[in-house]
Amino acid sequence: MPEDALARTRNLFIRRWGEMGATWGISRTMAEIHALLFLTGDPYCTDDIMEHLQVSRGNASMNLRQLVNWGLIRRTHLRGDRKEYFVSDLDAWQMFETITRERRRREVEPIIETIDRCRQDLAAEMAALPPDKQEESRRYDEKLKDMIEFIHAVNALLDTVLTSGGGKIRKLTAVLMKVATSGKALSH
Amino acid sequence: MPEDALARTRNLFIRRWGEMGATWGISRTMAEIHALLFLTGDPYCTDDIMEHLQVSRGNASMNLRQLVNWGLIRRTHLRGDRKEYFVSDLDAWQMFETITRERRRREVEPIIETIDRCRQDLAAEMAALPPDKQEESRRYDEKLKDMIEFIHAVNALLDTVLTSGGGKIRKLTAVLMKVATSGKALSH
DNA sequence: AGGTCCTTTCATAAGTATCTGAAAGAACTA
DNA sequence: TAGTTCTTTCAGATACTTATGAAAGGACCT
Repeated sequence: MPEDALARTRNLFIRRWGEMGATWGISRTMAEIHALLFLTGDPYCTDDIMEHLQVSRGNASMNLRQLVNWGLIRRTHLRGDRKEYFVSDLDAWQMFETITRERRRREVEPIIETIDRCRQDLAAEMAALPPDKQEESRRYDEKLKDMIEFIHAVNALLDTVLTSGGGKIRKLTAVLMKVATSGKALSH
Repeated sequence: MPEDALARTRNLFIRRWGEMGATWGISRTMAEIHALLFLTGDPYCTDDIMEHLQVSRGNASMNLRQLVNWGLIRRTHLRGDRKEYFVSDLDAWQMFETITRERRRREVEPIIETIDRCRQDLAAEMAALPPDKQEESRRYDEKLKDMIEFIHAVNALLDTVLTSGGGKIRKLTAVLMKVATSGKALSH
């Protein structure tokens, strides 16, 4: 069957979403499956996905599981059908929230632990260091401190935005913009 | 020479930073070089980097160029030395700003273009679609519209935060938190 | 020009990540 | 229990990314 305009533009989007996912450390197939489910909002079973995206059963199965683990899609069942179906019923904002939380947990938390650990190690051995290294050591600790403070600051900002929910983002931005540009309210 | 405590914790951080970079779509070496320059703040030439990170000349050269392209490090020269040196003199906030802008330009802009293009294609062919597809088509367009509005909203928020500069982030967060939780100021 | 020192390039090698398909597993049915 | 249908797993194949090192290129000096 020849693709109609609908299928054609949908597939264009799915491909691009897949490519983008790839540059963000998400496998192409995982991103494509997600795009397919997200765009249609319909339940798809493994065979549907294999057919639409031309991927193997194993590949589909693995990536569906990953998407479920991330919380981006969920399993569901259709009356009178033993097969498992998958749906994505999050809106763009909820997706963002989910992805942000997951990535933070998986990737930001570990780096925070590493930095803390480095600083502890350094503090413990500081005294034993030859005097010429003390200054260097202090500067290094300073960098780590700045970095961790920065991460915490961004986390706090992000939490505030996330917990405020998607509907409010435009208003938050408006308020922020006013505060940020006024300068007065912020100076000291 | 045996590593001292300083070198040891520094190397721990560099390795972790490299791993994290990898999951974020940045090559391990590129992230490690960046960590090395960032932590020390000192100028390093290609040979220094080859030695510290145990990588080949070609690899060092390629990744240094990339980092310069991203704007994360800059080339410099030392008096009486013909070699080229590289330094990172951005603080954590400036790094974040630089990375955010680059990634947006490289990865978000294209997806915006794709969505716009999909919607145009769809609008153009809508009339020619069989009636049963019209409704499906409309729902699809709705999804794309939501998505692009979301992207623009996040971009606007990010721009506000970025242009306000790093020193203000804590105050911005404080203001936001008050606004977001009060509910009153935001309800329509 | 010829020599030295340094940087960049690029074909090939090495290393990773991803995908496939067949086999094993699980859940249900009769 | 044996059969059917669907799902998961995983060893091996494939495709992609990143690294190497030798050769070419460029800049400066004498």
